Amino acid sequence: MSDDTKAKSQSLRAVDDIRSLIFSGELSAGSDHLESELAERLGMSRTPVREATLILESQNLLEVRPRRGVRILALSADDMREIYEVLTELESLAASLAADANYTEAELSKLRSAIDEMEACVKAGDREGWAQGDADFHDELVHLGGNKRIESIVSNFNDQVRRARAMTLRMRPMPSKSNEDHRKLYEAIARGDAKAARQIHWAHRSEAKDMLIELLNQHGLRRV
Amino acid sequence: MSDDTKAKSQSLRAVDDIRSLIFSGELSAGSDHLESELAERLGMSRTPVREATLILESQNLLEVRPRRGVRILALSADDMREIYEVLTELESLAASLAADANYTEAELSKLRSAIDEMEACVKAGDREGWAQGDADFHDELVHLGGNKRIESIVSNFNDQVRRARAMTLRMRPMPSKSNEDHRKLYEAIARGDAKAARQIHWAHRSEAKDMLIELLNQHGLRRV
DNA sequence: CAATAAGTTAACGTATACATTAATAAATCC
DNA sequence: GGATTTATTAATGTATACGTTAACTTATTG
Repeated sequence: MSDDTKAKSQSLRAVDDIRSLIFSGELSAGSDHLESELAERLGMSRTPVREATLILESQNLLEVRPRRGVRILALSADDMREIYEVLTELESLAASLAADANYTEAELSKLRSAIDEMEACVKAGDREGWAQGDADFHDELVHLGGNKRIESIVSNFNDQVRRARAMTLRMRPMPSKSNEDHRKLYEAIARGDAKAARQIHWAHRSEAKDMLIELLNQHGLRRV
Repeated sequence: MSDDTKAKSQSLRAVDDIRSLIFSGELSAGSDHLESELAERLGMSRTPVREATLILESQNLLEVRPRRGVRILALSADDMREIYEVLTELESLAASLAADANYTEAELSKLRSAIDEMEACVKAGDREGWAQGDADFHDELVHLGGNKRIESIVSNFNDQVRRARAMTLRMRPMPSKSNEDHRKLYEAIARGDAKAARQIHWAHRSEAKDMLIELLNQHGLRRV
């Protein structure tokens, strides 16, 4: 998926593998796992597994609990609020920065195609496809903001809420209004209106945040 | 400074020690250091040193470069811009959240005392003291925001710009206007005016950012 | 029977050994 | 002499060994 030629170190493979196991739910939220268990599972010694867990701990995907194994982190509603507050704020800043950058239409093509894709998926009732388009749109938006630190924080936080988002994807109504927001945001960026871009995206994200938390509450999901 | 009773692991000691060495400049920005060198310096084997470097790498304080040792990260003007963009944004959000929280005067006492201290230090011409008060003020502000993720990001980014801030502290004029901003922000938070709190802090931080970058440029500090 | 103490287990933290391989130096070739 | 190949070095990545000690069991006591 990532590289063929250059052999990755076991530690990095462990990071990737454990991440995948977390995202797929094979290591479920809240569960505990011993270093030796993970080492055996991944076919390597404890050393690279330990290194991987340290990295993943600093990414807030798990918690190293001496003698009790690593615990896969579960998010509370309050955690979701915190994460979405930050995501909302930083993505809005990125939108504002992107508008200030005065990109050409050509440079904004990825943004447009993501919007088009989402629109097609909404019509076709393809939730998974829409989610992919939405992710692409947000990634590209943040990228256009031109601040690598924002990219990195947003990417990390998105990792953390991945499971929750996947769950709510099936529970939420088809995101039809969402695309209007995206188009309006695109327009604002294209005409270099930073203030508008920021406001539009802020409102967009705030709604998404409220819906997510509402859905989790409705379905009694205390921790995900 | 942190704990007497419970013996910390060597790895955590290594994290603390290396951080100190970086902040003090003993490990200067841009310099390279082998694992074995650090291990000997800290009086431990490579294992805990390796673990520490992984943690510090994910905190963006250094970079692990296989076979060339760890490199202490130096920040460019662009890095500073990125960091301050994020700090400005997240601290402003924290200010807004703090205003929304409707704290009592009592709960805002730390904020007030930090302001008082800064004022006293400005009068006395005590730069170091002022910087401490400023740090306290910002820490408390972010804390009042009630979002642990913001606290953690802000704390990490502050670590990263610590050296640069220390350098410019001696070069900048005495921060007299700064305190007006702080008082105005305090007022806004006290009366629960989130919008104003956000704006005041945003402007305050933006000025600080511009001054810092300007100072670094003036003094020809390409990387710090 | 509850509470405490002693004993056992095993997970971790750390040191160490060692194979691998990038980086450097030396040697060779046009 | 410059470029390329070969040899050397040494820093790393990983496995493993092992002492320490928290967590768990069992035994003991009031």
